[in-house]
Amino acid sequence: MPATGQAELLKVRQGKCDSLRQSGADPYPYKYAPDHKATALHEKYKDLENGTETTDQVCVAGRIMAMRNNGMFLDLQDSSGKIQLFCHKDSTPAGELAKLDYLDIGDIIGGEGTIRRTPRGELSIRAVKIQMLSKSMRPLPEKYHGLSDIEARYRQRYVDLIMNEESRNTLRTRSRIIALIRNYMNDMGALEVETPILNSIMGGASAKPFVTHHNALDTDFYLRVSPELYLKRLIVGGLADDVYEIGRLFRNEGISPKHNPEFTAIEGYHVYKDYHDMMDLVENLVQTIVLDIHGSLKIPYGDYEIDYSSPWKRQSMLSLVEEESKIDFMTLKTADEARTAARDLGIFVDPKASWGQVVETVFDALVEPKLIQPTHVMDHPLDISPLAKVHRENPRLVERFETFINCWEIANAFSELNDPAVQRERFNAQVAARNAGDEEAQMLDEDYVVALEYGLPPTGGWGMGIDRLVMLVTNSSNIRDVICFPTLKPKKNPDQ
RNA sequence: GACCGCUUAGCUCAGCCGGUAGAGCAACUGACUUUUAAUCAGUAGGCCGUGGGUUCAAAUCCCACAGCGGUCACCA
Repeated sequence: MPATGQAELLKVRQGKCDSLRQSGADPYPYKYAPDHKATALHEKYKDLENGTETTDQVCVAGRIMAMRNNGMFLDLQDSSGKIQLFCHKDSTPAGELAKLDYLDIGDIIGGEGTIRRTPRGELSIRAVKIQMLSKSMRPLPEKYHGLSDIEARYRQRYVDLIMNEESRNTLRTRSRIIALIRNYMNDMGALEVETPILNSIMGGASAKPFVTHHNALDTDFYLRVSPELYLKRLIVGGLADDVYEIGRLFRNEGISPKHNPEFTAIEGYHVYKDYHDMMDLVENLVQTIVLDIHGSLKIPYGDYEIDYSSPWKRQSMLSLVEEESKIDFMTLKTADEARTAARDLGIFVDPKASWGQVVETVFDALVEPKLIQPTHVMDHPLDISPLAKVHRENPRLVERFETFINCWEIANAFSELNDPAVQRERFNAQVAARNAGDEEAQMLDEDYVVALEYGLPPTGGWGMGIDRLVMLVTNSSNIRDVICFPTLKPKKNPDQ
């Protein structure tokens, strides 16, 4: 079998690895004790003049990203940044210089020496000792263009992360955003909880589920599409006045730049609060995050500048629809009238669509594409919101809002429906829709109704998609950029 | 799910009016030795995504399939 180009490259590195072993060194030693990170050194010596030598001894470790002048200059990359290692025959012992023969770009090495700044201004370590910490067997992508193949970046995220600082920064910012959310919630005294991911009844959202099977119980389970019904059970139980959960949700739907089958959301529930309070909460939380990450409430996304300053626009869905369509759907009493009005606007609606579904369809078509700046869209039709409490002033509506930024829904919240009899009716309507072929209609959760019968206090609840928020804050155009390992179709012949 | 596009060396890309497969980086051999995408000389490295078809001849034209991307549909 003829060796491919890649096989030859691997063979060369294997040869160096073997030689290193024969020289008595371990290509994969157990530990190392660097005392400085690259960026800390740049900070500490930022005032060191060009051409200055010091006697300050430091020890660093990192991956070799570049070798210049036959290894005289090694660029080491650690988790903080890069630092140059300088190996010169005048100052580096011959035995150490000999080790350069075993090195390749991509190897992880440790280096000790003294700090200096070259005459041309590069902070460097004049090496007196170098040590292999992990021999790399595969060539890294080209130093200048890096790894740009989109598929390779997601399939081999580790290579993407080695090569692309932007990818590292985005995922680090994601982590920081989640920490900020957690801090915010904990600071208000909310209790973080965990509820089942394996659900025997799908509930809390309209979505198509993943199904899995438990062998010992011989039972199918749905991967949760929302933790909502469990979290409200905890409120019923009085576990805490404020509970929240940050976790993965799973929806068996299409994949797009804004949709990953598994995504991360937060949901929170707060006793004795209503949806107006939730609007304040969402607005304040998002501002806290944007301000922490950017130091400003006006930040760019794509071609726009998004202004997160208060107050965010708060307007009812019906009046937004009326502004764009010139139709006051509130005056249309039946689904039939609504469907006709939508068709007159040139908007396709399902012939079985209810009044509320028509309003929602018209909203999606005419209003949503215009909601660039943060907007709380309020007071949705009742029949598309089976878990929300009826509006205190209008029986056709519920007390619900969705927050839109950059035309994306990033939050959804309501005054929670806590009348058990009404909840049962709403569930029954969903079941009827489901039986009529609506795959995304919700299922009857009898136990949840029982929980309501024990008494759910007046409660405000909200949920927010964290991935999309991270996209907004990191100016990422694809949800995959903010997920470490986005869902990809497996390759039939995985070759690397 | 529908439509459009992409797939060539480890990486980034040329080549696509059909006529023996190219460059830069990485690698290897050597030179040089305070570089910054180091430089210079040389060497090696390819099932041109997979499978069919047209043709004397296919990386190139046609069809199917796969993966990926974009747009739309569904959704957060």
